[in-house]
Amino acid sequence: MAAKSNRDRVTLAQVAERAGVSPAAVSQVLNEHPRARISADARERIGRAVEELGYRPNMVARSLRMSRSATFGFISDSVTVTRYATGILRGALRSAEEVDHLLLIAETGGDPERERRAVESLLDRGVDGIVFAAMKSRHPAAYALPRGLPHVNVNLAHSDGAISVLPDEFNAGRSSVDALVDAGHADGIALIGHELSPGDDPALAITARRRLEGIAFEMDRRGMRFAGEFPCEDWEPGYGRDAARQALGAAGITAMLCLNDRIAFGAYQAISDHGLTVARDISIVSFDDDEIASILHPALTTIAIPHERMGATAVEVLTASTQPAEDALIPMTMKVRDSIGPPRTR
Amino acid sequence: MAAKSNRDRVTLAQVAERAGVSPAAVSQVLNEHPRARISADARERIGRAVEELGYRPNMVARSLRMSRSATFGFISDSVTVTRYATGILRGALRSAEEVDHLLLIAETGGDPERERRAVESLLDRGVDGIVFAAMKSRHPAAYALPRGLPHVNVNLAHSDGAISVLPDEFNAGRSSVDALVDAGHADGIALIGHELSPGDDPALAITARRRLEGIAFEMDRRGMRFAGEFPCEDWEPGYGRDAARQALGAAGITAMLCLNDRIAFGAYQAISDHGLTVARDISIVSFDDDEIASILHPALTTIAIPHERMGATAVEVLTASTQPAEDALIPMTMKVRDSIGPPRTR
DNA sequence: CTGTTAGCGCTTTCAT
DNA sequence: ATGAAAGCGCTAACAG
Repeated sequence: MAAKSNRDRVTLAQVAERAGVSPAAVSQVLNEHPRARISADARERIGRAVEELGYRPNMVARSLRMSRSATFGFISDSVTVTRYATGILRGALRSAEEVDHLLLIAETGGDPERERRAVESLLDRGVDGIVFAAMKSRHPAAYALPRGLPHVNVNLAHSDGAISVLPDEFNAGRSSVDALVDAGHADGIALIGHELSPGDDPALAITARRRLEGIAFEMDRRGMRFAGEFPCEDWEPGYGRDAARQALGAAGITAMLCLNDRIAFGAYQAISDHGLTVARDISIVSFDDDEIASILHPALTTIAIPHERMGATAVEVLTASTQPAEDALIPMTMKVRDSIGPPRTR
Repeated sequence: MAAKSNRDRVTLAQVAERAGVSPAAVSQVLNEHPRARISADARERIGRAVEELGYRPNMVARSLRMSRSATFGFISDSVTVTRYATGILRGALRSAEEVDHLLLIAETGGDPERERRAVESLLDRGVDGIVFAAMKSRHPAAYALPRGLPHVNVNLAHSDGAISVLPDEFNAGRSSVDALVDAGHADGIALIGHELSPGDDPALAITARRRLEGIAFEMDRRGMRFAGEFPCEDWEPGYGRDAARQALGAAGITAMLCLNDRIAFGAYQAISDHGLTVARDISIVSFDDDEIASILHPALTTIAIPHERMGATAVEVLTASTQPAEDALIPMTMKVRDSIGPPRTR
């Protein structure tokens, strides 16, 4: 199916010649230059020549001339390549497509040296802006970015000169409590994954911290206390299972507020191990809307991280004529499924 | 942390001036031009000037001049953005980094029109080659690619002029049978997901087809037959659960050969529903090494799709001076975990 | 052995 | 109202 080789790509000059006008005129028309007065007749001929020749502007030449590449850079520690947060990339891609931009991507694995090289590589290629995305919200490294180059952080605490796009974890935390309380749960709720008070745990991402703060705020506002707090060394199923097993040992537990879906998955196992049933015996609410959430039985009610919206918003920030002054907080929405029921005391 | 603006990026001419040589000389040295005789002294001065000025070549200008952009295009229907196969992207990224290339990515969602636009966009930006990746192995659309532009398909049946990188599903199929037989299973094996004979089911991706062919081949070679074949409308947990439930109704089932991990996940549920235990009562082997495989209990033995190797290989094909004549078959490796035990008749 | 020249394809003054 | 000319930053061919 090969078409013409790269060498004989149709050039603007050829279009001009065919239309019987100067290259400049063609350029004007193609770019809809405001203060360009080209006769309707000439426009007509140019349009036809473009059509007939199948002309496409050479973006490389245009980039060189205009210092704009119609390309954004997307750098992440591992977002791109981890199953977890590909939604960020998807959203960014979609949003970029809307403004006819492509994404030039690079992975750093969190290594500052690779990060530096990635930034340089993007700069060398004249990107119009850079999205810095991270799996875990840490503070970004200090890059030597050119003045005036739009950039934005996703899932990263904001650095000077750049705003961040973050999920609204605080309100999500509040909602998780609401969901359980609305179903009738009160003094039988166990918190699985971490102690309520985040303390100064350095391993805790900023988003996780805010999640806990929202939970604490809402519990406090209602004058409630958890029946127990069961931390997990890591927020993975194995640890979740252990923590949930302990919780089941405590008296009067009617619900578990799990700090993420992987923990919740472990909790399902522990509940099943005890011969109990999720929702009927123990209600569960969780965070992330991980892929497993919808295939569990019963399906897990969880508060989704709006990855796609975050990615889209990030690119929109790059595109915006004026950078917003504040971080963008993207609302998290509850995926109501079947893991919450009324409390039942055993 | 802002450095110099884009406008006053150091240029090769400035380096030349500082080193007291011509721009051409600098270019020669930087590109290690073979037939360039530059005095050691001049080289020394150039090197220092580059260092002191922090010069970085402008890739856009270089691209325009050389028609090489140090960039590959990566187009997929949804590989990039689906949790499933991000490994392909990761591998491609890693492999590209090794040859100092970046990836320009685009998603098509399988829409031929978006696909066409994506190709054009990449061509406009002068990519040095294109990877076409797909979630499901179908036949690729016929693109009008410039003669001589390297391109390669991943997970797609090969088209004329392009080779494909595919997982070696046939041998994986054979191995799955081996694994069960090695554990002692013989006439109590149920096939879950599809009938053994693929027929001309158009919904069946080429990879799935080969998987079945490998299974059939090995069964045949051993003179074995399945105790039952239980197709699934879709290879998802819900259908897998139903199919496995039916299989459990049949007499003498000791093992299930599930055609992917999501089906296997459903099978776990069905087995649990029947009050049975995976491995002890029913052995399971499966394909894909989906994320859930390792967090199931017991952990699922499955044959992994080598996504990362596939992506890396694809870029290597692009990089290679001469395109191989044949499709690249990437071996699939068995992740031996805990879902297979000796047969136990109930 | 080194420096000068031309030009990749495009856009943007500036003359006409 | 239109076209000619300059130049973005670089490299490949030449001339010195």
